[in-house]
Amino acid sequence: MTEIPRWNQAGLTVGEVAARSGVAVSAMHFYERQGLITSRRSPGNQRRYRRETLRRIAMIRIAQRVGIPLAQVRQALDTLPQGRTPTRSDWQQLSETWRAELDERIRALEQLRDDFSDCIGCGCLSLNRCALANPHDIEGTRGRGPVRLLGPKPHS
Amino acid sequence: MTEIPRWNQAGLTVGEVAARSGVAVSAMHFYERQGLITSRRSPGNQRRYRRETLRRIAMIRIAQRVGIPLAQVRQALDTLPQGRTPTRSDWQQLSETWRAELDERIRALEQLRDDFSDCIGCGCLSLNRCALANPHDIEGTRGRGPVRLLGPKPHS
DNA sequence: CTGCAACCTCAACTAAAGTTAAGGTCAATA
DNA sequence: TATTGACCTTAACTTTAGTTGAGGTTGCAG
Repeated sequence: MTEIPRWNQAGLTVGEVAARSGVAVSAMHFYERQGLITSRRSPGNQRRYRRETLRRIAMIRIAQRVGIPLAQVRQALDTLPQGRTPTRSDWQQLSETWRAELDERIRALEQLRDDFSDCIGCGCLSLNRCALANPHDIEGTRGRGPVRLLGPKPHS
Repeated sequence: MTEIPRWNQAGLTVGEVAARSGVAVSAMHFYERQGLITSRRSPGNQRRYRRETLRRIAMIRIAQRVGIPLAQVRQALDTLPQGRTPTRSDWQQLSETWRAELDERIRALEQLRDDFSDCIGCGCLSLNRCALANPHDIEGTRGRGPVRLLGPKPHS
């Protein structure tokens, strides 16, 4: 049915990329607005993508699974060489970045789990002093009372 | 300076809870609107909190670190006995719920990391067939071409 | 040549998790 | 008593990551 025509030298259509990458067309428009991907245009003003775009999108989705916000993904993708098509090793370098973030994320959650186990054991009835209530003393160690528990507030 | 007066039988003020739990006052108002915490009112219409509220908030923050959305946190908190103050074992039960989610979350990220390692090794140049591009065949196994990679789209 | 699916733009909407502002009250203190 | 600082409410705004809809082309099939 939707056989992709091999003669289509102009590149992949938005629909094709969407189908193959699993993201919605609207998301691709959005990624483009955000500068995460780019496209050429056909004579009729339709988007045409290089095959490489599939990989870009895959990387974006992976980063999102890790929990990396798009703005940061964008920065990372911007380190890819412009002009020349990224090589295997370009992608590998990028991967290492994600990997590090991923490792860190896992580390943090494992830490949380360990603290949590302790607290489940203790019933967590002594909240101040509890590792979870006051996790690794982000601002503690300055021996004041229980202040600023649970890390910096999100959305500063 | 801000010694908490022991004679304050009426409960903790919003400011006190905010300071001790590390969340902003505005966030507490918000949590209250969302039904995550409750308060009595002083004669002058100010919020007064039971000490237990500190633990509730701690649990909320932990759940958030795990990545659980507030709506779900709310459901879980709603399983706490109303009327009677939650006991140690009530909290423990709740903790086990979070723990399970946390374990699952870690498991998922570790899976991702493993797949990722493979892909860094392979340079990920064979994207379709790649474990990351098509992670654990959420919709695959029905032997069609490469469709719906990378899991269900977020924000359905 | 007509019809329909796929494409285009632009603007507005959604959801989560809060924050910020405006305008007003309460309470401890100088 | 007057003045702060902490509190109150309501409403609007913020960010992230998109989706939805309206109104208008394009391009392939019959």
